[in-house]
Amino acid sequence: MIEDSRKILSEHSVSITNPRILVLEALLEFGNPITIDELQSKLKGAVAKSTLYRVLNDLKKIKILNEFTSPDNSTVVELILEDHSHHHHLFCSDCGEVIDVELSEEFEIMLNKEIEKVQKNFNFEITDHRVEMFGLCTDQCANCK
Amino acid sequence: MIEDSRKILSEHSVSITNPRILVLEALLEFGNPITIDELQSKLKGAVAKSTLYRVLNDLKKIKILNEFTSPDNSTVVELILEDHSHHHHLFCSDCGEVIDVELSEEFEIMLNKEIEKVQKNFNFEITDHRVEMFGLCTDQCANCK
DNA sequence: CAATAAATGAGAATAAGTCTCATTAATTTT
DNA sequence: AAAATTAATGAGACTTATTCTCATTTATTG
Repeated sequence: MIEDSRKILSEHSVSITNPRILVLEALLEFGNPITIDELQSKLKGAVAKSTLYRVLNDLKKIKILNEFTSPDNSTVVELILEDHSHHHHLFCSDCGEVIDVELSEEFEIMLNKEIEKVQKNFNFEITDHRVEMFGLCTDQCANCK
Repeated sequence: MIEDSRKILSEHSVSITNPRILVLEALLEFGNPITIDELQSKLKGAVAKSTLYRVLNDLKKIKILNEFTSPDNSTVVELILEDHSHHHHLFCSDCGEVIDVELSEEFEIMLNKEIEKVQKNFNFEITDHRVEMFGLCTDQCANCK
């Protein structure tokens, strides 16, 4: 796992430091989108707060970290490595969990067509998009009972 | 316009006060999603900061205001009155403008089917969704030259 | 392995949003 | 319509997430 982290860093020509390894490992281990709060508690103070934010910004710069805001306004962060395919997010309004969801091929094709239309209508160059779903995990989600 | 604001407030049995009228008018006049910063400057200090946030929360409580975060992390707010149909958002990464877009009927139907599937697969009750698009207005947008 | 450049930690600074509380305005009662 | 009651406001203090500063430590390069 440490090796994965080192590899990721060197592949992006970013210097290999302890805080960066620790943050990457925590993200790799968790595997899912995670709030900064949760990430901080996973790190148990091993990385200074200022450094944590700096490392996250570094990862954003090399485009392997995605950052977004959950409906309850916490910042959520997620690794996007090569093997991480196009997906969207499902938020539980109760426990705050964020889950990756892949939607069907046909849907994505249709969405791209819509995007094409919007580009033309609004004279925009659309570079990215996002589909978010909000609701309640009706049972057995990791954090709700 | 003042009359519209008064009507909106009384229809939702919320007491009619000056700050509420001013905020509603600013939102009605602007007509589009607007950042808190922009809203504050439109109000030119006519409403105290604390009051502005309180009024926005009041409007959220009566479900006529939608709040979300733009990709550059500013809070954006938008009125949703009865005549305001289901729509999504297009963000300009350059000037920060937020534009309402309606997508085709067929697309929405297909999206609902996807949502159905996700509900089943993840044992979720999905209550809301959102499609966001990011890009650059290639010319003539209100704020970019 | 020394020299240089970059990253870190600790805490100060900033800024968005909330809270407090004395004052003011709206609503209800009479 | 005025008095009594209740709710909303303004001003600024407070909180909290994020960024910044700068002296120290750690990587990288020659």
